[in-house]
Amino acid sequence: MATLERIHLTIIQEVDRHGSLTAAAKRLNLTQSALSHTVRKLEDQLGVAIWRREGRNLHPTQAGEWLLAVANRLLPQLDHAEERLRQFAQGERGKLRIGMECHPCYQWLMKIVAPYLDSWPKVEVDVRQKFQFGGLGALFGYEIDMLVTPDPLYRNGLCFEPVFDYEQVLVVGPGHRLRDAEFVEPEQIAEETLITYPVEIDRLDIYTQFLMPAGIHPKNHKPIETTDIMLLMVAHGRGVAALPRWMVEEYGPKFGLSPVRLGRHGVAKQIFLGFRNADTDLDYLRAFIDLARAHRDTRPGPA
Amino acid sequence: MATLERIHLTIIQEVDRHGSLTAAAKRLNLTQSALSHTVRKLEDQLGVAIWRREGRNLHPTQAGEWLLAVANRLLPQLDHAEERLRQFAQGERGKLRIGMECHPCYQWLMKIVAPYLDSWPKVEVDVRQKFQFGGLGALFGYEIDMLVTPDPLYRNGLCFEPVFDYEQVLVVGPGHRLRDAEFVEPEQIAEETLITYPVEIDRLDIYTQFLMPAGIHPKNHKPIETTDIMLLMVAHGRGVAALPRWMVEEYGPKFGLSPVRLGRHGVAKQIFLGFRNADTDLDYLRAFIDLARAHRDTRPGPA
DNA sequence: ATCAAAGCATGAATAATTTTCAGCCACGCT
DNA sequence: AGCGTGGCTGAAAATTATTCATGCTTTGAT
Repeated sequence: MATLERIHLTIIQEVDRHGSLTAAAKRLNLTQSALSHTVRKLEDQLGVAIWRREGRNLHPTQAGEWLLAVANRLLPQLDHAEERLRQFAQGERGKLRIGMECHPCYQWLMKIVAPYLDSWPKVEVDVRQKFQFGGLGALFGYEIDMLVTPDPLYRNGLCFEPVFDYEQVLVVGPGHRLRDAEFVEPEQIAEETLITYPVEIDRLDIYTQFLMPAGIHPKNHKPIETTDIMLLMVAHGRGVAALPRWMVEEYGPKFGLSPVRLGRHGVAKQIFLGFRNADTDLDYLRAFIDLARAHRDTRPGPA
Repeated sequence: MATLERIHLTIIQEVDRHGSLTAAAKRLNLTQSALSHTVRKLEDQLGVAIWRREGRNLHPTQAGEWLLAVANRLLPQLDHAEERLRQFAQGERGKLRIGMECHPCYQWLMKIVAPYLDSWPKVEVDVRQKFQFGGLGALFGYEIDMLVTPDPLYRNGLCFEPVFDYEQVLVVGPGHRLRDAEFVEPEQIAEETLITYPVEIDRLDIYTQFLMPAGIHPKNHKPIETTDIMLLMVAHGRGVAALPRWMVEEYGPKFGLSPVRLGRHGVAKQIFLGFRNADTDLDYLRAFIDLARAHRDTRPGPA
């Protein structure tokens, strides 16, 4: 009855990765013949071909593609479950897999992780940034255990804790004309080159909360991956960027950068830690949240 | 290296369900001895006890609890994957698992499913209503393939299609004092018994969009599971309810019910079909959405 | 207190399965 | 045509899973 085993998923994944049964066999420390037998048996039992044999290559059939997707989804979960059990065995606490959906939060995260590693020496911490189905999907799919995000989603088995508030400001370089302005109006950005992280526009607060309501577009838009380079570009007059105020205050002096309020009332932001309800009683996860919250209470900003 | 197999998860699940190795063995058509050996080997390999042996009973350890959670999460996915493959084999198209997060939509759904079953005879349709992690979690976790919901969530690997708009109205019985009112104010509900589906208050539109903004609470609040009983209660003067206008128009005559607008401008609602981006090119899924959309275009309401 | 029943563990024997070995065939390149 | 690569197959070998027979401990009834 139940015929689809872990090994089958593994084989499918490895064949896809390496392109041939022979190569997959090598990776799995088996002979090509063993795989051939196993695969044939599986295909017989399921009644479906997983690959079309064309000459000496294998091409996944529709069923094969589907199985590959299943394998890619389930195998990591099995691996993680095993790893977690081994950690249980060694009295270790486990691994905290943190997902980031918020580029500039990285600096903040470092400030929390450092003391956390000290107080929980037996917990591993892993930080990930790319998710096929977005941060929420990763949380639901047990790819990560905690999500740092500006977009909380209540109900549905997830919890979100606000962990810090900050103001999103415009960053300008040393000689910039807006340098000493009390605040900027959207119109004043129309002639600027705007540097942002390379994500969709509707995830950039400066667009959604500032430029789009006013119907303004910057003259130019440059996506940059890393914060350091972004700051460098701004410092050298290549454009302006929108970043948290605390970050400008921290790096500003070194680069000669200045923060300018976005609009008369500024753009307020909040960052949340999200996690599964089911994990609420994991002490080491709870401890991380507490640490984050404590950090929030001691200082106004995370810098 | 990889030691955690499907059979292990199955055993853990069955032992939990039936309370003993012996009973689990019977279910799995194995001897108690076989399970005992298998389990011992697994525990040895993992280095963790899965159960504490107390007298003649087994109690799951912390590791056991965790494994059980893994099993309950992953086994259904494996089962479904297998089933899907068998369907591939027989030239069937698959199963469309629809999740409902919207009680009154059930009637609407029936109207779409009926013609769908005709045009896709080889597709099975399954409708589910309870989800441990909410509808979104079920969608992300591959428990369902499509979600009928009033709360869409854009980005993150999911798509939402609006499929119909309707007006949420107050339903009152034959002799009710509000029966012929043009609309009701929140204050007028303060002396009523309000009948709703048994979900959290912040998921009930009449609260979030009507009563709560005005700070009003009904005199009484009765949760009822089924729409039929709800309508019956209203018809017999046991209270009032909030339902889609089209539903009142359909069942109203039979029970002598009347719709009354909620507030001067009414409460507008929209229902969405959600699905995974990854499934966009599944023809039979696409067809369902098209059918739903076509239905929307032909008539103003879904009745 | 004793006894029968229920439940798990164990070792040896057996059954089933997986893997390898050795040989073959087909393809594509030169 | 010849060679290297990759996959298939059947039979043999190796490994693993399962059973059988049995023992031990707890539980609950008498």
